[in-house]
Amino acid sequence: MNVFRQEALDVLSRHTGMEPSEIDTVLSRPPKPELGDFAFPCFQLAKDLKKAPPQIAEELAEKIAGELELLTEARALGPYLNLFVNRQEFSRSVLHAPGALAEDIGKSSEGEGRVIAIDFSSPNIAKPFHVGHLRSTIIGSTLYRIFASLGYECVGINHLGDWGTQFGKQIVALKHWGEEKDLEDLDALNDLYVRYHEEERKDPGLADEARDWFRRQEQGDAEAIALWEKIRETSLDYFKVIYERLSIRFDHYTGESFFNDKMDAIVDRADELGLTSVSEGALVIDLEEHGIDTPALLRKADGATLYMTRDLAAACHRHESYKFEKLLYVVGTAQSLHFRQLFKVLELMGEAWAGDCMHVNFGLVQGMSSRKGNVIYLEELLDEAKRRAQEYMNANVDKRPELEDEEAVAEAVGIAAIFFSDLGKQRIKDYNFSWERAISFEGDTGPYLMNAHARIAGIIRKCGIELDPDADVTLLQEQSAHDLVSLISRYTDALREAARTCEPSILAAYLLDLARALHSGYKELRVKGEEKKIAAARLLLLAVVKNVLASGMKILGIKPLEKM
RNA sequence: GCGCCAGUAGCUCAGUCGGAUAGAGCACCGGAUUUCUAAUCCGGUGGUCGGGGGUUCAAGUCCUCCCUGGCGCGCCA
Repeated sequence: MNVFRQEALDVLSRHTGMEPSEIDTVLSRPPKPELGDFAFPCFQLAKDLKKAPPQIAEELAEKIAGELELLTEARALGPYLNLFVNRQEFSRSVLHAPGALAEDIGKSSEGEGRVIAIDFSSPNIAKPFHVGHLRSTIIGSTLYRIFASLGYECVGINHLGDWGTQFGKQIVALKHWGEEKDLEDLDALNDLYVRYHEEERKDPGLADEARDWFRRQEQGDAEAIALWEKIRETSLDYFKVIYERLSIRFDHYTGESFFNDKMDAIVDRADELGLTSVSEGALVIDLEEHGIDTPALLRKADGATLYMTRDLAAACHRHESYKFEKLLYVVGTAQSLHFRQLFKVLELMGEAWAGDCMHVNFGLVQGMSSRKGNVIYLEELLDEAKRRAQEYMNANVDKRPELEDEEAVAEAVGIAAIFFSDLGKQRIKDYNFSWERAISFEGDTGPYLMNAHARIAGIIRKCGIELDPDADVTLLQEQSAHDLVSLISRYTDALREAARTCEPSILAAYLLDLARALHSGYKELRVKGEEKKIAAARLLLLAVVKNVLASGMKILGIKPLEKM
């Protein structure tokens, strides 16, 4: 779109006296594609010229008409001057662009040499993965792939909750009600943890016992460490199976425990800077004069460290190790106070990069209790999604091609549905979990995208002609074809905007638009049996659409299948 | 109580740096398949954009007050 937009900026600049950069900020897109490719609102000029906007639009349209090359028409529509690109040239520039059929379509190098560190997923050890942990995992891994597609070097960090008072509780539960073999059984460990909380209500003394175990653990007590290691290993094995199923990988599994020996140094530095004080026996940093009325706690009264201490050490370590341009924390919005404190303390400690840290927050998932009142485990959700996908496939067995591996397709469709239901809305929104909504296959869903992709794959297989990258695409006349070309040209913009705002839903919405445009134009843009040159042009268009869909879907964590 | 966030169609959500008649999906009603995947498409019903006030040529969007909901507010993470 660049050269076309540039011409619009130039020609408008010549006739309005406005700077091209100024025009760039107001030049938008008409609400409907058939109204043109660029829209120039004439309101601002109306003020200076003391003329009615529609009149200005008319006059500009006349003046500009003779000077267009890549643009083909300037049409006044009320207070707007709408510009139309030359569709032949436009189609050529988009569909014959180098890389239009390459796997890395949409990629850019603007992030080259710049590092984005992303802390995501970060589940707590010794607890099963439930639906509530899914959002950070899905959003974080998607942001990773979005930034990577723009050329950034990404560092994915799983900051496992593998250190803290909860291990004291876990060990207390094990000592009182468990046995040796429970150490290798995550379900047993979870039951023990649940039981601990029940018992603690009856006997608050257990909490002291738990704190003491964690204190021992921090001091390197052999028994405490041995138990902790075993529990950690059991959990990690389990998590890795889940991540494998979701095709998610991390560059580092540096959990909280990794920073155990780096904690004293951080606390000492804060001390030396005179930031700390003792309050009710605990070591704190008062932040009241910085607009945060809750102090940050660095040490409990018994000397043990807290979440804050470990996050401070982690942030500094990450900065040294990765030299990041941005450090993203993909963590629920419930923890925003913690991150405000964390970033403020880093700033007070003189870390100039504190401003490069960002809490990429997301809303709460509510109502994930099953009928029994237990949380829904991720495996349960994935299995149910797969089961429903299989059911759907069985019901439509006569309307789809034969598949080599039905089960793999059902699995991919199920995961696509789940991922998309999360990525399709702004991350800030809270939502109530519902099976219906989380696993839906029709309309604005992951499977809808998959279907668009698979339909094009079907055309390529069956249309009877070979794909020609040099096909004469100036023959594409239909509005639907132009809509698709226009959407293709905006793919990188969508990635860029999604990265700028750390908002995967922007990419999801873009892909829905593309898939919808494909489905709408599907009948009109028939390939098989059409006149040879027309067929070749359409096939190339569809192949590029498929390529963009595949690229974007992979970024969202959705498998682009050839058949479904 | 204080702080942060959210409120758009019956439901779930879009809505670009303030700009054209506020758009999708689900649900509901009516259509479309001798032809490349009907997990699809086309049409219809459905809106005081939570409420009041303000700024502006122009407000769903910005400011302000209020209402409702969610979350958070020292030794959990």
